[in-house]
Amino acid sequence: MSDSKNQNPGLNDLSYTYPLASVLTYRLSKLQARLNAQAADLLRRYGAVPLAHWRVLMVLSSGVATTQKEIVEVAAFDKGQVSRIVDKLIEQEFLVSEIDIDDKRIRKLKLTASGKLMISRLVPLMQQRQEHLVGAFSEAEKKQLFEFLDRLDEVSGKMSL
Amino acid sequence: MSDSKNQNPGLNDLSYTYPLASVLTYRLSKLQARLNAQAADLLRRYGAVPLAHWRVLMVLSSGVATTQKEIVEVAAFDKGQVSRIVDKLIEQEFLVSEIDIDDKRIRKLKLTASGKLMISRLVPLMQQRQEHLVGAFSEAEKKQLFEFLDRLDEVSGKMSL
DNA sequence: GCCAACAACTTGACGTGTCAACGAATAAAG
DNA sequence: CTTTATTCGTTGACACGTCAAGTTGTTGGC
Repeated sequence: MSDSKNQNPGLNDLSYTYPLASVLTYRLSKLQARLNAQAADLLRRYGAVPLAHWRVLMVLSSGVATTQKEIVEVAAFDKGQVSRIVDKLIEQEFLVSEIDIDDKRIRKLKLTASGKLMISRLVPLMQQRQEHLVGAFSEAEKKQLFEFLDRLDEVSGKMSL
Repeated sequence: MSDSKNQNPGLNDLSYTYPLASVLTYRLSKLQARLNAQAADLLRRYGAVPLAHWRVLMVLSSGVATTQKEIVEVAAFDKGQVSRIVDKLIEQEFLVSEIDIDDKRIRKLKLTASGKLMISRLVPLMQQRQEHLVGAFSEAEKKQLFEFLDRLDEVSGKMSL
């Protein structure tokens, strides 16, 4: 366990040759991947659904969306992806859909009892995980972290390209 | 334009129902996606390669890796993915490979002239983009941002699950 | 030398994410 | 009322990312 095998060999090597921002996007990628992998793992272990399906279920269970369009708007998911995920969730009977009477293009979505049960079992675990994550930050730090993210959103939005 | 009351309907709505960390992973996802999309876009516009291919090329051009194994170690990419990407880069003649004399399992990788040319054309653009990104942060802020990312890495590594 | 363990790479399968083309239903314009 | 535009959703295509099983080559114990 010498210094030749520290915890982040790649990052350090890359920082010699790339400017900071490159390391930034690289680090965000890896961090993101790790967080997603862990969440997905938790979901898999407890016999639930893939991560993306879970996210759709959470949006639905929060009540802020009852149609695919609303899910897409609220959570900024891709509508094609949502369409396929909803199909699968219906197949697995976590959801039911019903064509809207006034507008036959629209599917009204509703959680089934089994969908709600699965959610209620998993939410505590997910919350625990989340608290573990943010627990590493003080209130002031959280605030600043989110301010940084806001700024990155903004700057990346204004990229000339 | 949305008829919602503010500029970030999804984030705010979700924050009513989810703890902060959930918003964190969600925000990281979206930010990451956006940054990747922009980089990919830049690469596409200038007639180059997909983003993941670009990353492999950058690692190779930096000289810190000359085999697939090294790319995987240095950049923490998946070895399967690297294998396929290298195949395509060779097909496109951005790379050549040569079986190592001492160990026939190993492919020594080398950029071709056309590979180097493409990289040299694109690097300035990518750097410009990157400077635009980090330009939004002071030195002290950059330091703190990376400290936050370190901490998230660490905490996510220690997740009990 | 022989065989088992390991290492570098390959391949297949699946999930995730984005984009664009499309069909069906509705709304708007004439 | 008919044509046109728009909207909700579906589908196909492709890139990305991860995991696990499989191939081929090397190495180390016997």
